[in-house]
Amino acid sequence: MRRQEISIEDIARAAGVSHSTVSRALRDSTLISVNVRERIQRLAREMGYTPNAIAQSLQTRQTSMIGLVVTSISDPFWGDVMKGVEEVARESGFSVILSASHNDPDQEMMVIETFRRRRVDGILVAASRITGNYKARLDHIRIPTVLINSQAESEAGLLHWVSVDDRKGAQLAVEHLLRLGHRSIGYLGISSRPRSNQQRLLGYQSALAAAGVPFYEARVVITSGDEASHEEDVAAGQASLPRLLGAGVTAVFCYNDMTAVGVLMACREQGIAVPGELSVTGYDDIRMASYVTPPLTTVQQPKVQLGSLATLVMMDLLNSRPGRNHLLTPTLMLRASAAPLASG
Amino acid sequence: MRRQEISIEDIARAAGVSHSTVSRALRDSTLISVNVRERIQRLAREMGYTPNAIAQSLQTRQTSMIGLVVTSISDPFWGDVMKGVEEVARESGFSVILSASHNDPDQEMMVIETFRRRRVDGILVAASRITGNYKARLDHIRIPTVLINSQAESEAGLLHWVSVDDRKGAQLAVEHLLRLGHRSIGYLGISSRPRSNQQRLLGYQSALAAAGVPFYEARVVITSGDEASHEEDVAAGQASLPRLLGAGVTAVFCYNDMTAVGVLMACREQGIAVPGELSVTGYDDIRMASYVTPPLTTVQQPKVQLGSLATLVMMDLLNSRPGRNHLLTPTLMLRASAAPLASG
DNA sequence: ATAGTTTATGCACACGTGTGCATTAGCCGT
DNA sequence: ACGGCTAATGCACACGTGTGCATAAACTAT
Repeated sequence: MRRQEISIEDIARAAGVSHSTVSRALRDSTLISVNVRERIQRLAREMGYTPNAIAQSLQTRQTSMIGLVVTSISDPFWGDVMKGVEEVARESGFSVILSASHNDPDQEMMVIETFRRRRVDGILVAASRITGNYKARLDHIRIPTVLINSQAESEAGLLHWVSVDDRKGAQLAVEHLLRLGHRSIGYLGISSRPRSNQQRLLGYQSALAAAGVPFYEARVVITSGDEASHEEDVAAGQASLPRLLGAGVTAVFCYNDMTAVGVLMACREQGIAVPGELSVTGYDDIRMASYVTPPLTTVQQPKVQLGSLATLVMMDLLNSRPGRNHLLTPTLMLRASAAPLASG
Repeated sequence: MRRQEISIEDIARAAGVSHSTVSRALRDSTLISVNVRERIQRLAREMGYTPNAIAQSLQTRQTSMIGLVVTSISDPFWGDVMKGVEEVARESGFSVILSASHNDPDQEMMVIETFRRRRVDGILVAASRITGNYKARLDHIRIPTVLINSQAESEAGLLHWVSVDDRKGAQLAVEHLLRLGHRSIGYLGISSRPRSNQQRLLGYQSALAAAGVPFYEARVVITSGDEASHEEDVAAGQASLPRLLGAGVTAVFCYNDMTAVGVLMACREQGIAVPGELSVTGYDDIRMASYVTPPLTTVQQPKVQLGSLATLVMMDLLNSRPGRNHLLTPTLMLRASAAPLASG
């Protein structure tokens, strides 16, 4: 049953040369005469030789693999990011090992430990929840790391990040609502992603401040949770609507598209017209945002680019080029879920 | 810059023993006396030792990695499947290498070749497009393989599959439409997934036949394409509506949820009420199906289970247990997009 | 006390590949 | 013809770990 792959040793035997010669011939070394080189390459092809990447990795001390940790594999947002990562990685001759952290710092560290055991050349971490004490350990691991949509400083110089400007994104959305005439705007947040939630809240506040609109604590509703799953997000949106309406808002900025969808559903149940009676904005611009009713006005994050850029930064690091951090700018997608404030 | 991981050799030096002793001590071999064992394990912990999985793989000839090929990484359907795969793999101590085939047989073979080079223990292939000539090569590779939602016979006995019964699923949906009183039912298909499209068409036909409803070629619209992307699917749905209406259908069975969404969008543009004037069913039950308007009546495929079960079969194969093929049964999800035929 | 047995450890090889260095063969110039 | 140089190849070691076998030490039984 045990399969028996053929090795350069086998080829060497068949060609009557040493394994070193075969190794060099297959790598097209000019040390080997042209005819021998071609003969060996032909032989290798005929014998169906496939290089053993494991042995190569042991020798060269690099695996050409990068590890990717993601909070949730089935999340459409991370799906796009993963797509960007895989594309660039493959073009550069790298393979991607994938694992999920389920938004749990402990699992995240366990995954990273597995990656370390497998000697990946680099690690990409999406939405890391690494905090103080963990960061020291991560720094100690000494593997080039790029964080996606989460930032951290590095003492060792091998921690980098690529993010979308959350504060700016929230600002764009809220400014839009203000332009539409809304003055009583709610913020619907999620505590399971503390950093981005905080940033978006800041963006919300600064947009209000810039427009001279006072900030009211009552208009901010933050739902707790830990999974960071869609179900949780939708439920949060649905559950929060009453409190927002109680605060008298005419528009609501939602932490992401799924919470916005939750709001839409709750509105439909309660017969509240969107955007007639309530304007709603989402965040992320996942595909679903275009297809719900009404289509969501939302903040688009360059998701695929987030993944591909992070991987490009990783490639820089692996080729001992300096790694740059990148703060990408989000774009406002105008659709139908936000409309001018009905007069009166 | 080159990081220097510590090895069992280093521990051996520090403990004044041979590397063999360390190797055995770390694996808790009873050959090593208890106190030495504990001393070495403590030392390893203190020195921050992480076993080198590459060296282990070279020695033991197994990598504890499985390769996963998927047509599209950002597809919500495959996202769920990937989730199931990763969960079971991780619980079993395996890591997953991920790659995309973009629905292209050549790329699919290239990915598999990479997996072979990396000496993965097993390969999972989602929606394989492997045909005759390729299958011989795949068989020749001699790596345990499990196909997900695509079937193929194996001569060598290491090709297995886990699928959802497409024919049955289509039958369920069409039977439902028939029960609702519809007699003129359209079939909206996609040629980029020939096998499942064919199966669903058969299910559609047999449901009609069982109900004594004649089959009309004009009610079948099959759109071509090769990417198998969402955009393509939605566009296919939108573009096909006129032809279906021209054929006088009162209900339409769509190949998947995205084409159904395309139909919904086209209907909205043209002011056709769903389900009032046209009943629509989807297929897959991706998350979006619950959130569009109206929520889609659709055929649910057990997506996560598809991935986890395929991985369990793989684990059987890797432990030299016999691998079983599985044909899962889909479930009809009743929502609002299909309704009784309006009388008159 | 000695032979036999058990227990604990090290030696040496294997896994498959890459590469510095030595060696051999072939060639050129005087 | 002979020394020096280049070209082509093999030897031997390295990467880090696991394991069969030999060996040494300690213990048991007579």
